[in-house]
Amino acid sequence: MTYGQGTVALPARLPYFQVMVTTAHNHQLHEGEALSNAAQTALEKAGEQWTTMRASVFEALSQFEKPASAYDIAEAVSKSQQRRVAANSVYRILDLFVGANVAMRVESKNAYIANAHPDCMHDCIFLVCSGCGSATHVDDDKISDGLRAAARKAGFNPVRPVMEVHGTCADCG
Amino acid sequence: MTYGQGTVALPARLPYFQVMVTTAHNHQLHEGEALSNAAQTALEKAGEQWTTMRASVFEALSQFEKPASAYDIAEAVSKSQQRRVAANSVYRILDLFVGANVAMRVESKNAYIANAHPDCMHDCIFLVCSGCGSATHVDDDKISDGLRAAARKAGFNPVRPVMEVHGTCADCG
DNA sequence: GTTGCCTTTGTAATAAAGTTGCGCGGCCTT
DNA sequence: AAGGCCGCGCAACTTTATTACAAAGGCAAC
Repeated sequence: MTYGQGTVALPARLPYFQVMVTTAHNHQLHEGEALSNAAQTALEKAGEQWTTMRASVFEALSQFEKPASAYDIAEAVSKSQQRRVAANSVYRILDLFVGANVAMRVESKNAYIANAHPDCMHDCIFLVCSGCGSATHVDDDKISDGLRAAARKAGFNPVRPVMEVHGTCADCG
Repeated sequence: MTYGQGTVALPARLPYFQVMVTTAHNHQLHEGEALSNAAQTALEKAGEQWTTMRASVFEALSQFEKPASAYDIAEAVSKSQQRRVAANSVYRILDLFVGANVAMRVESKNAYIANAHPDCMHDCIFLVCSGCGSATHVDDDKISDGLRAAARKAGFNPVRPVMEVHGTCADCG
């Protein structure tokens, strides 16, 4: 099934994502329906199905402007579907999303955000504001490469760097 | 009261901590009783008391070879004290420890480890092994500085970088 | 020395985050 | 039509974290 048919409503106000790229190269940036389409493509490329439920979860996730917990999403989807959606279903789907680079987990907040450029693989950096709770996504391959290199230097085989900076954003500063 | 009087037993086998320093400078490394003493000094320098309870929590924490959850510690202290010690007491003390650089939190594991060099302030890096669950502590000021700089470049005021690398250690590789 | 204050810990309840096992129903294949 | 796989529902449960308030102990002023 394709996104947009039947049950899944489009957002009234489009969600936005702040993305800054310090290493020079272009990302395909997505928002709104285009973002969902990109997510669908990415998920299917990973050999997974884009179901109504998954579309709803992604839709809910992408509407949050701050990292959302699985329970936040369960609640949002429950509301939009007029029925109770259990957290564990959401967890399953979020795990899938994270695996397919369609969503990312902010470890220090136990929360998730949609990936605005699922087509492009990066070790991502989150700037987590303690004032407003937002998490800005930044990429910097030089830093992530350095971190991986430091790990290898210590005899460690790096798989997934977690880089999150706690502090205050420009608005809350 | 001073640590070592009366109720708090010293470990039979001393705990160890793997610490690697890639940026060239020396740390004062501590283990066993010396570690506890260093922790006490650091905590008191932060204007906090070194109580029996806090000594016990630090003692328990430092005996774990992997990051320990607050509940792990509560259990260990309960055992060593022959009475039930509630998790929230442990949380309170761990928060204190983290604030005084006496312990550190591994965000992606919801767990804590003792800091083997509380006297020296660093943004720390954890190499978290998915095989054995251990977390090796590494320091690299170049990387953390880079991360802070990247945050500032994005208009963000960095306070605490979180750097954790998931992968496999030399033994589990 | 007893009164009052401040800090620390205890107790209990509750919230938030994450997991497990099992079963149903749809859909594809044979 | 039968068998198998996948996605999801449902319920129960575990683990992690927080809150509010009471009790206990040390220290200082009176």
